[in-house]
Amino acid sequence: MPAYRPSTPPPPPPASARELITAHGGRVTRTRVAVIDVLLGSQHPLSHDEIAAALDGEHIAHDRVTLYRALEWLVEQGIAQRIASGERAWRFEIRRGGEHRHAHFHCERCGQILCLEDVPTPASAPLPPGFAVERAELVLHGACAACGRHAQKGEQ
Amino acid sequence: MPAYRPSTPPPPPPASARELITAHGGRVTRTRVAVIDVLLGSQHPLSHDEIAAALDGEHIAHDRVTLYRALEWLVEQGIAQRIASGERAWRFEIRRGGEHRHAHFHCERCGQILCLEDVPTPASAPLPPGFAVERAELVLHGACAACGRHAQKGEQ
DNA sequence: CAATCTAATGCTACAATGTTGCATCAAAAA
DNA sequence: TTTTTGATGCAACATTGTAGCATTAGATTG
Repeated sequence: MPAYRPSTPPPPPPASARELITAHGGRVTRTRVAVIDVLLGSQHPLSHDEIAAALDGEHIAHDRVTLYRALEWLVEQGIAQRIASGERAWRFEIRRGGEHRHAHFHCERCGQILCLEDVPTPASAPLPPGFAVERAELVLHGACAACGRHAQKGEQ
Repeated sequence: MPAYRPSTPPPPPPASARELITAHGGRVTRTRVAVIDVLLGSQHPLSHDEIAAALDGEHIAHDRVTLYRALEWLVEQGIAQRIASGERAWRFEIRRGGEHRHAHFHCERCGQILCLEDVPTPASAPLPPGFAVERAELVLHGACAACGRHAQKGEQ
């Protein structure tokens, strides 16, 4: 599923997995490279499970725990970010273009997540004194086009 | 922890647990009443665990599964709503004052959730054709006043 | 009030999603 | 090549939530 971006220019091409890892002082390992490649190749955030399936599809051996730890490291290093997307499992996406943070759409019928590249997450809000916002998550829940059509048919 | 509302008037007093339950055609049971009372008494969303602890504190016997089911029912009936608040567990809060939907602040140091009564969740956004938004969740992550102070001390 | 009906409970077992500990391996450095 | 230690891979465990099903008790009826 592609990201929906009605007008903005495409983001800059991301660095290679190897570059990303060494730039952060990490070791270049099979699982890390494969995970980054999978995330780079996806236009929407992926769950641990979906990433594991992608690795299986490419016949890249991997351990469940190692995969969790690779993802954890990517988030720690700021290479990827975690999204709490309505379902119980986290989803992960590569951070593209610096501090850019967009909202997400979650289809409650089919579970898909779509990046809303042109909907920014609000960076500030009236907060009590002393509170500091570091990041924001905005998730819109509803029905995607395909699921909306199905529902209409069913309701007639 | 109270909600932060710099200017708005207080919300209308909510109905009693008994009223809420019977109005939705449900049976008035010990766990349902207790859960609603706990949620009504809290100014911020509570996790299953926190609710269970509150019931324990009042020596109200309850079953783990029954508690999950009571919460599920409250959400189904629109009496309460679920929030995916950064941690792995759902949090629940009573829906006060009709369709009002506010943002939440999540302190990543101490885990607390604060209701931002005066920060509305955006209800619309530029979406692909056919997509329909039913609800939105906005969570700001960062450090609350207390945790921010601790961090400063530690950094000196 | 007693009898009835069935929603809701309270068990047990299970499922999904992560996490911890630790011996071993291999990526990078010397 | 050898050394160092970050990262892996395995087993066990923890947390959070669900499913199945016999039993209980809230509401209704007589």
